[in-house]
Amino acid sequence: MHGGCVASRSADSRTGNGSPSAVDAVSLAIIEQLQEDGRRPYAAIGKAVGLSEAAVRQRVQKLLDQGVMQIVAVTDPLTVGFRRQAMVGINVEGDLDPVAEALSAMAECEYVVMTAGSFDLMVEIVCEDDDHLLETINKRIRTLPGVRSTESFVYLKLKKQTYMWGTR
Amino acid sequence: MHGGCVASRSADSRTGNGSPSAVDAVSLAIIEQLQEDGRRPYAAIGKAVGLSEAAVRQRVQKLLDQGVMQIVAVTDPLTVGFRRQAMVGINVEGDLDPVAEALSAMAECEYVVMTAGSFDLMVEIVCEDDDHLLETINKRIRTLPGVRSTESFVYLKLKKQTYMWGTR
DNA sequence: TTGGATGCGACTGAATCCGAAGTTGCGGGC
DNA sequence: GCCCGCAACTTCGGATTCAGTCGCATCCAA
Repeated sequence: MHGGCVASRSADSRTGNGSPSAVDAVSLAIIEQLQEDGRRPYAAIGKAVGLSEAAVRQRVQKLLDQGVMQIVAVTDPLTVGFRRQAMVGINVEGDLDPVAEALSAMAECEYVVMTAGSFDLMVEIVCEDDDHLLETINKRIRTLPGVRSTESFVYLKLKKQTYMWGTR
Repeated sequence: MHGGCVASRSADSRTGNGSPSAVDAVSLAIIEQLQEDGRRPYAAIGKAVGLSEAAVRQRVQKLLDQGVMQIVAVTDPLTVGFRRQAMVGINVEGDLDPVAEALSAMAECEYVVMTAGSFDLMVEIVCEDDDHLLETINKRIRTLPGVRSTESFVYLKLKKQTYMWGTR
C-alpha cells in the first residue's frame, strides 16, 4: 500500500472552507480513547462515550475513511535502527508546491510542512547513519530544482513526542 | 492518563549502549504490519510474518511493554480544532536540560528535541488559535529562564506526516 | 549432562468484531 | 400536512479474534 499521508487525505475533505467536515464532540471523545490505546475494544469505547458498540465502530470507520485519524504503531526510530535524524529548513525559489511534492515522495522525509518565517519549508529526515543523512541532504534535497538554500539541525536528543492532540 | 512519551520510555531501555534490547527482524516485520494498520488481527500478522497467532500476540505485548512501540490514533490537528501550529527554534544560555524539561511539561508542546546547528532546541507547538499561539510563545516560552531568543515558523500547510519508520 | 529460561504452537472458553436489518429523527419537496 | 430520503443509531446472531494456559523444543550456562 502507498497509504499513510494524513495531511493530503484530510486536505481533500477540507476543500472549500477552513472548518472541514467538523468532528463533533463525540467523535473527539472516541479519538481520545484511541489515542490512549489504539486497540481498545469498541464496546469499551462505547461505554466511555455513551454509544453502542456498533455506533462506535461506524464512526471509527468513517474517521479512518475520511482521513481524519489513523491508527498506527509508532516507534522511537533509534530503537529500530535509524540513528540520525534532522530537521531541515529550506528556502525555495518560485512555487513551493513542486518542491514540497518531491520531498513528500522521499522515503527519508517523515514530515513535510510549509511555513511562514525565514524558511519556506521544514522537513524532518530519518536516516540510518551519517552517510545516509549526508547523501539525503546534499545529493537529494539540495539538488532539487527550486531549492535555493537549506539549513540542517541534527537531532541530539528527542525529549518529548506525543500524539495527544485533542486530549486537552 | 499521563502516558504517551515514546522517547522517555525507550530511553529507559536504552541506558547502556547505543543498540538497545535489539529488535530482531521478525519483530520489525510485525511493527511494519502494525504501521500499516494498528488494529490488524494477530492471526493476519502471523500469516504475513510466518508465526502463530499467539506468538505474534506475545511479541506485540512485549514490544508495547518495553516501550519500543505504541499503538495509537494520530490525527491531523487542523481537523480536530487546533488551527495554529508552529515550529519554534530556541537559543538557550547555559544548560539546555532545565529548559527542555520545562518545555516538555507544557501541553502545547507536542515535540521537543535538542539539536545541533543554529538552534539549541526545536519545539513543535499546537494551539487553538492565534491568541493561544501568541500567548504560548511570548508569555510562556520566551519568559523561561535561560531562553535567549526564539524564532517561529508558523505552519501554513502540512504536506506529509508518516509513521513508517522501519518500513523501508 | 542437567537445570532453567525462553519462545513457540496448539487448544479452549470468553470477548470481540462484523454485517445486516430495523428504528428514530429531521429536513425538503409536493 | 404528508411522504420520502437520508443519516445516525440500536439490536442481533454468527464468525472471528483474543487471552490465558499447557506442553514441547531450543539454547545457554553451570
